[in-house]
Amino acid sequence: MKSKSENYFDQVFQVVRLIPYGRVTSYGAIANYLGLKSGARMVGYAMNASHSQNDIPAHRVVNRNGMLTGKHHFQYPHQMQDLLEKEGILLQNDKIVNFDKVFWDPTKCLL
DNA sequence: AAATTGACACCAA
DNA sequence: ATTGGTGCCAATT
Repeated sequence: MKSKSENYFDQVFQVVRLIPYGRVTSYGAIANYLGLKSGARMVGYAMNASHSQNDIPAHRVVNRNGMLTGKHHFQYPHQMQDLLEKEGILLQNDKIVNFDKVFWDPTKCLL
């Protein structure tokens, strides 16, 4: 049995897993969607735990700035950028160029 | 057990 | 506009 905190991580994993192909979202958006108003950091923490999960496209999750802050945490630092580019997301200086176009909001999914 | 850090976000100067 | 400092909660050392 793991800690109950896992429940909270699970919430984040679910949302991240829902991110469609070629789309990205921000930690704050997920936190806001889950009501983790102060959990932007916790979302990133959950991503770190994403190692426990299998299908967590963490590369589709960036900070509110659209910058690939956590690329260093992947299997290989370039993996995040590589994957995003493969999905049609344009990157420049470790930042998403068409962030506004590829940005996907979880709340939008409910609409 | 206490102190520090951390894949962010927001406010103030 | 840019830089710096604070808040959040949990994990790690």
